[in-house]
Amino acid sequence: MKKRPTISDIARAADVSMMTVSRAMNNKPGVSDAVRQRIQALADELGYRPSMIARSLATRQTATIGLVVPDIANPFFSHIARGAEDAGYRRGYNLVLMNTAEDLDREVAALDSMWQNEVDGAILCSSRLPIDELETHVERLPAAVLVNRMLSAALPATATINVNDTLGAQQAVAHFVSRERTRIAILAGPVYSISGQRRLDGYRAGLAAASLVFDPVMLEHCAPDFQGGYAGMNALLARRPRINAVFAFNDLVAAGAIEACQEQGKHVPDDIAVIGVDDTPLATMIRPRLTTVRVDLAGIGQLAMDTLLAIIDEADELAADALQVDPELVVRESA
Amino acid sequence: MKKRPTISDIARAADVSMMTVSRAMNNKPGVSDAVRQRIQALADELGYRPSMIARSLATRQTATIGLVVPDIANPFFSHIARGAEDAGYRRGYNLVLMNTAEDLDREVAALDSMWQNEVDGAILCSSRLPIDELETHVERLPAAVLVNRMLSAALPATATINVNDTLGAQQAVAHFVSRERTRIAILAGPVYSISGQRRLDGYRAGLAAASLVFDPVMLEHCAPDFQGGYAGMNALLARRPRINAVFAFNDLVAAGAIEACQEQGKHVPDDIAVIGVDDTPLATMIRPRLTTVRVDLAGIGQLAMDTLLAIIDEADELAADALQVDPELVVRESA
DNA sequence: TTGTATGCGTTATCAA
DNA sequence: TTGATAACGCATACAA
Repeated sequence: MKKRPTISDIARAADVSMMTVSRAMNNKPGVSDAVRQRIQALADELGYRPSMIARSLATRQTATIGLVVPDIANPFFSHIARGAEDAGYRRGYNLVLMNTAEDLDREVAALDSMWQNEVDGAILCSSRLPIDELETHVERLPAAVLVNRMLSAALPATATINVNDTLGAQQAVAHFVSRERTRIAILAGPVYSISGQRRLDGYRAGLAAASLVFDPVMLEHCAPDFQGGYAGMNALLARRPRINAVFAFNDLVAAGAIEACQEQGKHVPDDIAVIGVDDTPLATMIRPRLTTVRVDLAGIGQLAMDTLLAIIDEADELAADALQVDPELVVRESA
Repeated sequence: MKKRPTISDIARAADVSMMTVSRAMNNKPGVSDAVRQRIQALADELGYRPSMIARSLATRQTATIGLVVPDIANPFFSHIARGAEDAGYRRGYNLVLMNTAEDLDREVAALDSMWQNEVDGAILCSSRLPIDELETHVERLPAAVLVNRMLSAALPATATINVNDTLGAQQAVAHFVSRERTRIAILAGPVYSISGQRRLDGYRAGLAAASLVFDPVMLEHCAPDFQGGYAGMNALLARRPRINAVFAFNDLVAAGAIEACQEQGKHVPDDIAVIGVDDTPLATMIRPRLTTVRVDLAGIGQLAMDTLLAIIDEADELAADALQVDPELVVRESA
């Protein structure tokens, strides 16, 4: 690792001032073509790259976006991360990844760190912070996009992107109803989950739309994974053996539920139909193949990055947007 | 987003020099307790945090580590990322994530960007760059850890961490042999995969250890996913219907292979035993539950970060290390 | 224990 | 079209 050449090295070699080199490297006007080419050639030869650190100090811009997620190992977030990274890369932005490990203190630390590192903007996924604390932190950032979280009121330079979970749940229930299933249970995920609550709302709306009454006994909260679905389904079955449809919090929960059904001798979908959410790769790997409410995760990541950069580009503070992404029911074998 | 206070704001408010503030904030000696506390109180009150940018420019250290992965949406890498982020967080390091999308040009761009951003070190996962190009890029970095890739020779300030794939494959084959399975095929993954080649080596070594001869017809390369395993298994079965054991490139491939077997009326494990690699969550979600060669991915991520920081801490350039991580066979139902 | 001068590598500003 | 000078916010080296 040898010493990096600096702008003054190039200036000396090209026999011009540092400013001319700076202008040439940034493709700014005010440099003759001849000089520009001479500088470019020299820069290539000496392997010169402007120091992002020094540039950031001078311009107060870092070309860096912070991405905060509860768990990067969760496919839900890793796919969003992939989309965001991709969109950022195209525009020359770097992504600094903060994993909160579902820990509130660490989420605060992440927000704080982004501020201290002066990122140009942040993408916050599924924040669990109390709304007022969240908002004060977000307000200190130059720009932000919240994924899977609403704001109490519009904030300058910040947008929100939410999956229309309510719609997704309604689609699922409507599908059950269209197949003559009326004893529909729900494995609603963790009680604290915002999207879980929205799906529960959609579930109830879907029932109401079909003139079905909501029975609290058909509702079971569960951990958002295979084990949670397995345990939750068994609990449901113990209380209501005649359930003939289940809307699950996500594909993992659905997979666990199917496993529980099969162990109890129930055939899926003949005896019990199951619908999941997310359309992860798992959906086509289990048997029966899973009918699920598909969410374009990478698309959300890209959208988040694109709107964030749009906010940053608008010198005048853009009015906040509250975007919604509609999911889509993918019918396969389980329902 | 209001203006950040700077060190000179604090200095003025506390009626001391900037240096005294700097020393106090960095917990360096040479400041009386009284003054230190006064500064600390003022800093808290005004919400002062040192600018990482300015600090980086002065110290030439960024407290930032680059993580380069082919695909963050791949569980293999997202788990490594989680472990690395975690270990970095504990030590106050940020992680900038670079996704190459399996694209060589983008991998080069990532290496270049890390150099331009002056990261303190980099973790490179499963690099596909030609060895000499890889090495020249790595040499420009202050420190590096390569995961799943060897070096042609030891490099200063760089270590490698490799899964002992050969051992894992041998364990799998030995397990088959111990269960009286002798017609053992292999779904070896992509031809370009380094770990795929090592597993093939281990497979052959395992056969040799059991005095079995290697039959090229029992070898099938495939895409490293469910579809690849499915297609590969069908190809294998078409050529050698009497296969009674298959070692698969990873859990996804194993899941695809099992599906193919079942479709062909073969019972797993009675007719054909299957072993995967990785022990992803999927392994316990399919039936039969998958016997697999477990790799502690998050542990590798942590190890990578820890050794990287160890290299960085050693002022004198540490001799390169070539670390190996041994996998472990987890016996479940499929073999 | 505290302070002063200087430099880190770049861009903004203003002048030539 | 060019260049000189002064920031940007902090830390290092040295002085008091």
